[in-house]
Amino acid sequence: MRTQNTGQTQNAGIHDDSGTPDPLDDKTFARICRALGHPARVKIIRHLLAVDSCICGRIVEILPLAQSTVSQHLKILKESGLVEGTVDGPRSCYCVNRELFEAFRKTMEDFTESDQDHGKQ
Amino acid sequence: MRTQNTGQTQNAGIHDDSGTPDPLDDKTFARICRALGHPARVKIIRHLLAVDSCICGRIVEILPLAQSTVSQHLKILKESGLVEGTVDGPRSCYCVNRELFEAFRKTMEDFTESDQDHGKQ
DNA sequence: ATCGTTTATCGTATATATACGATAAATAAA
DNA sequence: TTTATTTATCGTATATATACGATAAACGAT
Repeated sequence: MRTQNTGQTQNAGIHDDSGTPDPLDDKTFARICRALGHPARVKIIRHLLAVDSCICGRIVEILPLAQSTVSQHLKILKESGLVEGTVDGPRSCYCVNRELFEAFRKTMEDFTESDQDHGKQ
Repeated sequence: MRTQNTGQTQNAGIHDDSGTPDPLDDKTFARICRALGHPARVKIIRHLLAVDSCICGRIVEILPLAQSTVSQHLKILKESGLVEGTVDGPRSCYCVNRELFEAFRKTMEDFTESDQDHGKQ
């Protein structure tokens, strides 16, 4: 069982030794929002958070979409960094990158807490 | 000063008498994520949360984009329901719908707290 | 080695997003 | 009333997203 390439361009949100995750810059935050910007992908994330990890085929069963379409949605989620996939035999197993998910959530919290600079557009 | 039509199709997330906002269904949640799925729009939301309300022209000054493009981004934010606009003379004044923003945030919190049903896709 | 299972990718059609300049519409100011 | 200011909308070009069926690729099972 080996880890797949995520294809994501940044790796923001990984916490340092402070215990809390670093806030995401606007571009990274927007990238994750965009990944969550489709009902099917929201359902996928919700399911993965609930069951911890899940193979592609199970997600295909849950959604009213063709296998190829689900695979495409999973690819978008992987590219955002929010989801990670591992190959296990002929199967693909997916799970949420909880560290990044927490960083995302924390960034939202900070939206109303402070008014810092958050990187170039 | 009159309120503009938002163009949004749903009005989810408005709390009942329980004190906490209702969680958003997947479609509504995705709609808001999509609205936040561009760095310029993240910047706009961040700014509006910081200054409470702001006219279009000021946002145009802040972003490295043409006025028409900023207006388009503001329209997308309005259509999501996350931002509301009022016309004041020749100006347009924008602010965040904080109730919906809180509902959005609360929905994210619930992602790891429970495993409820969240409406049809 | 062949076959079945699982999943990614390709090809494709259609729709939506993103950017800009030009222009219209609304109002304040002169 | 004319002019300036402000902002939305139109037109347009290009890019990305979304959906599907078909097919390839990887692997386990026989």
